[in-house]
Amino acid sequence: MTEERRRRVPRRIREQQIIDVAVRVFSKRGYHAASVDEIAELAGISKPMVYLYLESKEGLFIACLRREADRLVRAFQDAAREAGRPDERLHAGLRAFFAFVAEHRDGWVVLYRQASELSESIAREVALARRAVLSQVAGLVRDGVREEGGDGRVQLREEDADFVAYSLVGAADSLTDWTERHPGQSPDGVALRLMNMVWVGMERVLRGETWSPEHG
Amino acid sequence: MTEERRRRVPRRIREQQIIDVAVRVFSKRGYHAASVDEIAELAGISKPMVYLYLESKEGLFIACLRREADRLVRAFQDAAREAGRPDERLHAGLRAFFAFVAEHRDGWVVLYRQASELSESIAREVALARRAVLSQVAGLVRDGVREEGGDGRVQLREEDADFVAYSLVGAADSLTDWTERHPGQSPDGVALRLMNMVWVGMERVLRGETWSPEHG
Amino acid sequence: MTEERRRRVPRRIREQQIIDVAVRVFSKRGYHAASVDEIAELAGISKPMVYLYLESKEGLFIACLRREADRLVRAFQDAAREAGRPDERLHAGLRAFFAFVAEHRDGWVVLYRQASELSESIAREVALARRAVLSQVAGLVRDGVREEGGDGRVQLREEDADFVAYSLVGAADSLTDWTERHPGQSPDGVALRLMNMVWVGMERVLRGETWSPEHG
Amino acid sequence: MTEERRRRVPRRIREQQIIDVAVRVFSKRGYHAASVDEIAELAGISKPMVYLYLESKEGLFIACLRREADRLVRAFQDAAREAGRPDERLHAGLRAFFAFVAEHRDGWVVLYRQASELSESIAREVALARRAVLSQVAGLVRDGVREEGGDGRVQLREEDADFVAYSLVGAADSLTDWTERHPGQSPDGVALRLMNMVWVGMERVLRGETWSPEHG
DNA sequence: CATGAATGAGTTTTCATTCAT
DNA sequence: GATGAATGAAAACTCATTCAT
Repeated sequence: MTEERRRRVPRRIREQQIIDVAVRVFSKRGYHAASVDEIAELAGISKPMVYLYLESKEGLFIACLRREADRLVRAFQDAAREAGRPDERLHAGLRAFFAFVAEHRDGWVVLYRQASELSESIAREVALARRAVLSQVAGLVRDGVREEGGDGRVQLREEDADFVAYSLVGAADSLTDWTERHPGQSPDGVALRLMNMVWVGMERVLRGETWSPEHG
Repeated sequence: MTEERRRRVPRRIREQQIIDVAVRVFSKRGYHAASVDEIAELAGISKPMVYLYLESKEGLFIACLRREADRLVRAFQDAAREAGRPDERLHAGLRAFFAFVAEHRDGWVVLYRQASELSESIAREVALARRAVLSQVAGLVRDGVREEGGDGRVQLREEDADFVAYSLVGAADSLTDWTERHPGQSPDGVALRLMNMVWVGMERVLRGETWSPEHG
Repeated sequence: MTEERRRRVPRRIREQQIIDVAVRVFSKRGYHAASVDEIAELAGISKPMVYLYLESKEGLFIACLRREADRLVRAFQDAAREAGRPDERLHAGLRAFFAFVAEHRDGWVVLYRQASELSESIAREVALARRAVLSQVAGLVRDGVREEGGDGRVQLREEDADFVAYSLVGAADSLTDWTERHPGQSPDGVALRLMNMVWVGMERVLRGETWSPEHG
Repeated sequence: MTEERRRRVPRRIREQQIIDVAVRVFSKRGYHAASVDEIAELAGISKPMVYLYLESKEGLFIACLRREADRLVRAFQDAAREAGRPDERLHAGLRAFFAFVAEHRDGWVVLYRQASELSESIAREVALARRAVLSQVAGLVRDGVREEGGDGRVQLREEDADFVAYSLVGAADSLTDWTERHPGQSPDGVALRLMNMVWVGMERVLRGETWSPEHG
């Protein structure tokens, strides 16, 4: 209604505006409960425009998915590039993650909290997006240890790195809820705590000091 | 249609049959995408029976939620009761968890993978159910460390136990996906691995050997 | 559940119990919104019994209709029998009406406030029941005037008596609502007031003193 | 299907078309028995349009209610404005009423024959609409008598005017049925008759010539 | 006499999607 | 580039009614 809105806006920008709104709505309501109507209204345009630009509800959701996954992957990469030592790299990655979630809660929810409810084609995209995130983490874990591996330590196999990556991402996701119940905690504080819990253990395990049910 | 199906079944049994089916369907499709029609058909009865016994779609979902949460909580308790040392107790808990998920995948999905899409009243129930699970884990963590605390170690504060519990549940949930990509792994194997990664680190951290960005 | 209810009750009595409840429910909810479920439950029996005794929802409603119409017609007749002069007869009829409504509000509602919503066969019954009530009133009006007619007055034709009867019943029904807004008023007071408004006019009109737009 | 129907119709007009049809259907079937399906079909559009424009079945019904009440109230006001003497005013009002019902039978039924079956929120609206109608009539009665009151007559109290209004509206409503059984009668004829029956009596009563059981 | 178990058919309502302008 | 008008399809839920016991 306002002049601002009525002004003809170039396609690229409109698309981003729509996706911005869509991420919020998909995050709040979940894929199925979200309605294109609401998204169009909040974006200040008519439904046909949404369909013109994004093709379908699925197309819109996939666009959201990709953009948020890209942003998070980039955040990981930027963090890893700046840090030096392997452990610092992982720590930087975790910090980047919690910072991302703190700032883009909705994006994370769209990426990781859309349940089983999705159609075949969307499920594929979700899998891809999550895989991209997990790869980043697995990379941080694997490369880090590989460098240290020079001195004769037991190296992490692919599978192990993957195991750790899944654990970390799962833990991080869950801590996202923990944070809501402990509002004082800064993203960096959470990252440090998680680092402590995992890295220290990882080091020792790599050195061969494993835990077993029969140990004393 | 078959005689078996047409036979009148007492309420208690029918209710369980309906819930059995519903857990499967809610797990596969998610709350919103699941249709009561499908659940009724798979249960071999008509929709009105579902409404007669379970009140509403929400009521049905909540019944599923509670039953699965109860089962999991009981699995934790049984496991903890049998084990002796604190670390063994946690290990037993983790084993119980992965065993549960291996056997009741659908139940776990209903419990932990229903996303943002839920109505106020359901969200409350979900929160309760998850809280019950987290409490069990936090209990295993806290009590375990408390016993060892006798020898002068730093004790885990409430908050820390909660932090670890959230991490563990999140990691375990995520590893649920990892398992699907590595079909050879037994639930017990996964539990042992996770135990190793976390417990060894926890012990050291409690002893004061923390990790920090500036350390060597 | 209580022994009282469980006791096998002879058909006639059960039927009356069911109709008692049904009148209340039909009155409160209207024919369509009333549910056989609710009626059965309030009557303390199972639905099949309702169907066994009253055949169908329509049958149940018609039974209600007839019983309440009978009661009201009888009330009119009793009143008319006791009174002497024609005007007193009408007055007694009106008093009987308002007394009936005060005591059997639900019955009146079932008789006169079930709207157009009814099926062909019910509509027929409703028409019959209302006709019976109107006949009583028209009788009071007509007979009353006829007696007085002996002295040379203009007699009320069939049509006129009917006109007055419709007016009176409609007014009386409407005053039923007025009474609710003026709780102090006794049924007898209302009857007297209505009598005053109508009878005095009727007398004069019969004598030829009509009102016309052009009169002074 | 025809081109006429397919043509896009602006909202305002469609809304009126829908309401037109809805008044007919609600009148014929009653609120509960009426189905939105039937209304949509008779209006030549699909159900979603009905919901888009009128919100819900309740919303649709309330829209009908308000429109018809407005129309009737306006008819009263127009009639009263034109007439001069108080008795003429009331007579004009009655004529307007019977003319309205003759032309908008369905509207009247929607206004006054929707029984006990209605939900809280609708009941409120119905009460409002009826109150509006009753106020018009009470106004005609009260104001009329007040003017004449100048010459020392007993004035009608609020309560009395209300009593008369309820009686008149109820009688008029009921005569609506009488008319159907006597098709020859013109609305104006009915109005005149009712006027005669009531006004002549009212005048006399105001003058103190009341009827009482004991009079001769 | 009495009932718990069961259902076919219908209701209101919502949604993703498209057409005509 | 933009939108108001329109719909097919499907969802949750309810109800009168009947069987088997």
